[in-house]
Amino acid sequence: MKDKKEKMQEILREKDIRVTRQRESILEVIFEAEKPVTATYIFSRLQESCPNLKLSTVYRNMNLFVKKGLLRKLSLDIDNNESYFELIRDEHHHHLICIQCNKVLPLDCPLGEFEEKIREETAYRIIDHSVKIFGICPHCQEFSNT
Amino acid sequence: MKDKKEKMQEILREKDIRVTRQRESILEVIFEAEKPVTATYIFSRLQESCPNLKLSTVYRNMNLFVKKGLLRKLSLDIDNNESYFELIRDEHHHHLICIQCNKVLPLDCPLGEFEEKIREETAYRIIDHSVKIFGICPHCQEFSNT
DNA sequence: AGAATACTTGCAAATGATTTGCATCTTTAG
DNA sequence: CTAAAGATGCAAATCATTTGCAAGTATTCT
Repeated sequence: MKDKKEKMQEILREKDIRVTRQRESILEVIFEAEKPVTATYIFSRLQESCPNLKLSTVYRNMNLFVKKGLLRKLSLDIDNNESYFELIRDEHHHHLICIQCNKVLPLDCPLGEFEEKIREETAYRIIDHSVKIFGICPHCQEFSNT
Repeated sequence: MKDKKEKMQEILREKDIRVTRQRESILEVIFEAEKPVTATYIFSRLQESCPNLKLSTVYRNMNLFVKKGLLRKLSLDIDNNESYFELIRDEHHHHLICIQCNKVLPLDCPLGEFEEKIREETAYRIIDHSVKIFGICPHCQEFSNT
């Protein structure tokens, strides 16, 4: 029976990333969150258990994890423009963002043949795309009168 | 026969924005650019003609113009994450972004009934959305071997 | 296991985009 | 033409993110 720590180590090794205490913890937070997270979110979750951890270490590892294909970096255009990171494990999807509480839900990709059409029309080599929908979630609708 | 300056003044007045020398100039740059621009882009274009202009003034006015419905703020997820601003004058559209030279082309909206579908499924009140396609433009494809 | 090497981290300071406080100037309304 | 409201220049602050460097830790080699 494997504990979380071991599972995190396994994942790191699979991606050719050296195993360190801080990487295990960071990854654990990301897995537990089940939603895109910011560097400061991770940092604050680890204040108690890793009081020595620095925010710069979190950032360095976010960048590493992105480079190694473990995470995807998102700009959700919320508030202050902080970057969000999410695990690359699910199929391709997009995001529905509550502009009041910042909750994020996954959305199926609505683009279909659109990319192909654009490629034909513009001769661009298409690399990627993003679709974001901004709204107000049912919970926030209840508690506001805007 | 109206010159540019008068036209800019007219636009500002229409939107209930006080007319100042720096606002006229800023707006002129935005109109001439015919593409989304950054604050620093505007600033550098005006170095010679308005040597006294401060970047903070540009930013303050970008925010004002957005609030007054003259501009729309975009994050194109290019490079350093600088914000872009574009005129609100055309119909609803999206962006095709060259990740090498940062050129931006407008795209028709491919979403159709999608928003409505999401609204029904999630009970979110939908406010807005954005679609970005990232690629490499024909010109950049020629001059790179990636 | 122990040493050598390579990579990570803590820490502090730098960076880059954007904002803000404040005194001074300019625009607009009366 | 003057007062009141608002805008600007200027410098400093802020916020997210990055970086240099010395000390610490993981991996490799023996």
